[in-house]
Amino acid sequence: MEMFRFSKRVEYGLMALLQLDASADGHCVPVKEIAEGHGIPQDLLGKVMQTLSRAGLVASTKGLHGGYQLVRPLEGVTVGEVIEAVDGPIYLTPCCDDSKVCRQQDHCNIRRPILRLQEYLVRYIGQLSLSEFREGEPRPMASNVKGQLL
Amino acid sequence: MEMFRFSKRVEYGLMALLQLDASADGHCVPVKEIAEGHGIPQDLLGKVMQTLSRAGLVASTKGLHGGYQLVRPLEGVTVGEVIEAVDGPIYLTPCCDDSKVCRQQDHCNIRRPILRLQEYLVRYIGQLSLSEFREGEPRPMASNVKGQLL
DNA sequence: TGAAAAGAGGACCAAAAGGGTCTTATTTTA
DNA sequence: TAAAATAAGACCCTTTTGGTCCTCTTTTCA
Repeated sequence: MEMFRFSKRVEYGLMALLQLDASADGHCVPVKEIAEGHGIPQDLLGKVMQTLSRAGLVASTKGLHGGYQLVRPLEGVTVGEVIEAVDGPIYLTPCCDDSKVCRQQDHCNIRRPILRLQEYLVRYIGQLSLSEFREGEPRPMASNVKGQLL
Repeated sequence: MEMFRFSKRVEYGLMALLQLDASADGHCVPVKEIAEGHGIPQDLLGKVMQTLSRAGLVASTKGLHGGYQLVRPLEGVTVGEVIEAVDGPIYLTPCCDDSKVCRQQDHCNIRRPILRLQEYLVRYIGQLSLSEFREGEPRPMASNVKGQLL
């Protein structure tokens, strides 16, 4: 019942990035502020931010008056990037990960088409800019998906 | 790490439907045959088939020489239908389900755009016919998605 | 008529994943 | 030197998932 769900970590990551974008006077925002402002458990958000930092989506400053800043403008960040950074690569099914083996092995009649569907989805969210998540964006989305996808 | 994954039940359901389509001389195929032919645990596939049956995607015949048959031709069955039948409705995030409440409530800056993304995805897989999963289908997919989706 | 084969369905279980907390260390500034 | 941050690892609890088992009913056929 729970598949095709954003994990809390992805949710929190997206919320934080949007927040950093909104309060983007240049200086950095501490985790505490974001967490309290959005009702997110602080420690958990901390973990997510660390991950985003390692992925290069965000820069951290330690010490008093430290916090996080956006590295690139939001237009250059995609939903796919965030998901992959936080939760790792997307595999619709274990056998889409070549390192794994599944019980079905050869006699699997769905591997190929599922792989194609996965490629499509990954490409879609990999082109979906986070800037389209900004408040006030009227009715865009998919606007920056160029050409025929499949 | 496991989000955006097909559940095993969905996998098994898709495999079974494809199998029913392939061995579609009209008479029905017992769970045992499908399960053994694809290395799927029989009992579990049984449950999935019951679900598909209740959803009207498949018809069951009890008794000796019983089994399951396709009700409609595969062109009329979508990936989305199968997923929803087996795993229930798709919610990218709990707050997309209006009956739930999330900790973020009002001060949530991603609910709207995620809802739009969800609508897009649901519409996409809701138009993706299972017939495109058939073996030998050359390079279709998305071919039956009509017009601009978003 | 009774055994075999099939679906229906409930109870149950073990492993994994997910969400969250706690603690400690390090860095930086006032 | 105290306070406020990030960094990071160790845990822990709950839910979900995948899977098994058992019983019951239906149907066919020898």
